[in-house]
Amino acid sequence: MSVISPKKALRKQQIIGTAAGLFMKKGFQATSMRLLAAGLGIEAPSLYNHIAGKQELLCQICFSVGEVFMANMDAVEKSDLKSLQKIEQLIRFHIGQMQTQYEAVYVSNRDWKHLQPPHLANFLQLRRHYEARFAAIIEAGILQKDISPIQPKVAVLTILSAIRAVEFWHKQPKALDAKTLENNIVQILVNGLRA
Amino acid sequence: MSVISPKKALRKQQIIGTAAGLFMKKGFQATSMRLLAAGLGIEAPSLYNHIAGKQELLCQICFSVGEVFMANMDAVEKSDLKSLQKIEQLIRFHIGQMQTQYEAVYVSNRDWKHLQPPHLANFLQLRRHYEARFAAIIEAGILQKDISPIQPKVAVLTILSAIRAVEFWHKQPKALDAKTLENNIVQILVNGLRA
DNA sequence: TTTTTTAACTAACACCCGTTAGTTTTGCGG
DNA sequence: CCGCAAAACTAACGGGTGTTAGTTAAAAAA
Repeated sequence: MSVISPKKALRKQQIIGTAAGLFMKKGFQATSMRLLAAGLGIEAPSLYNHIAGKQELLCQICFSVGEVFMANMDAVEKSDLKSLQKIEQLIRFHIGQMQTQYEAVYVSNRDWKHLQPPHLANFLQLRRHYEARFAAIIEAGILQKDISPIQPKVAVLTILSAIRAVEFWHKQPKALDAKTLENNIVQILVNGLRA
Repeated sequence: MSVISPKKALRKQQIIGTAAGLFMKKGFQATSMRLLAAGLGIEAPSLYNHIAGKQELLCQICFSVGEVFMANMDAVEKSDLKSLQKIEQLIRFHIGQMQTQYEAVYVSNRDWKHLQPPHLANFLQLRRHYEARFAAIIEAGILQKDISPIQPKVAVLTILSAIRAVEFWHKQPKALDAKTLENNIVQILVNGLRA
């Protein structure tokens, strides 16, 4: 009997990945465990050998995404960039994640509302904390006259919402290349903040 | 026997309004006809004396919202404002609608994906048409050197996404007044476009 | 090879879904 | 006040939901 079982964990990640794809395409509520199982080539009850239930799938997706963004926030805060450059870096990271981890980020953005207590409260706290740190950077930029006067909270919400424009691009990726999309969004938001 | 029956139509609007509120709070899929009926103080089958089914509710919400925005686009296009002023007017109208018709606009923004054919295709066409007209205004602004060079399509999607920041505000309206919120969002987006 | 654990399977439960059929109550027009 | 249509009701259908119990096949450990 092995102490850990990397193979089991791998299968679990495979299930979570397939779930993320289906949640993204059909929504959390509209994705049944039977459909998920079919996507993996097994029967629905077999899923319960690997996961506790549907809620755990959503939990894993939402919190793993949240932690990635938190870790990036740590790195950006520690850097010695100017405020506006920090903002730019945060925006570019968001857009990059939307492009490389699209399914998980999309589901986390939309379906976190279906988290059950206490996970819902934990997730909201995580996000509020993230937004507060984001707003603090903007506030510092305003004090240093790099950013024009504005309610930091509103600026954060506007930026985070604007980034979801990548969702639309992801459905027709051939229209223009990823880097142009990123640069255009950054251009609007960073110029929009600049004093 | 009256030719029309305004009272019946009124009850129907009442049902649609209650549905919009529930769809907004819980999502289209997670809102059952029994829950909707309970919200109106009646039993679920009674709803079918007024509406054809759950789909019609979503249809009415999505298309009534769409038509309002289309009508505003007509008015803005006909005006003799400069491009950037037209953009500003469109943004302010969006934000205003998000504040006064919050439930319907929110549901239309998120739950249109659950429209069934052929309504889904019609809705997508309506929205693509709207976005194309929006992009044309931006393109004109670029040619007149009022707007800095950018992919018009990306600018439109960024703006429309950014406006959804109002959703977050709507959950804690006391934090700051509606007009400040509107002005701050406009400030970021319009300055972000300006040449 | 034998034993044990992992991960698949089938059957089923209790519940909720949108909707239809048929019936009773309500309320307005004549 | 009568009659009729509008709108409520109850009962029920067929189907889908997440999940559990119990069992068998496959794979790993001994």
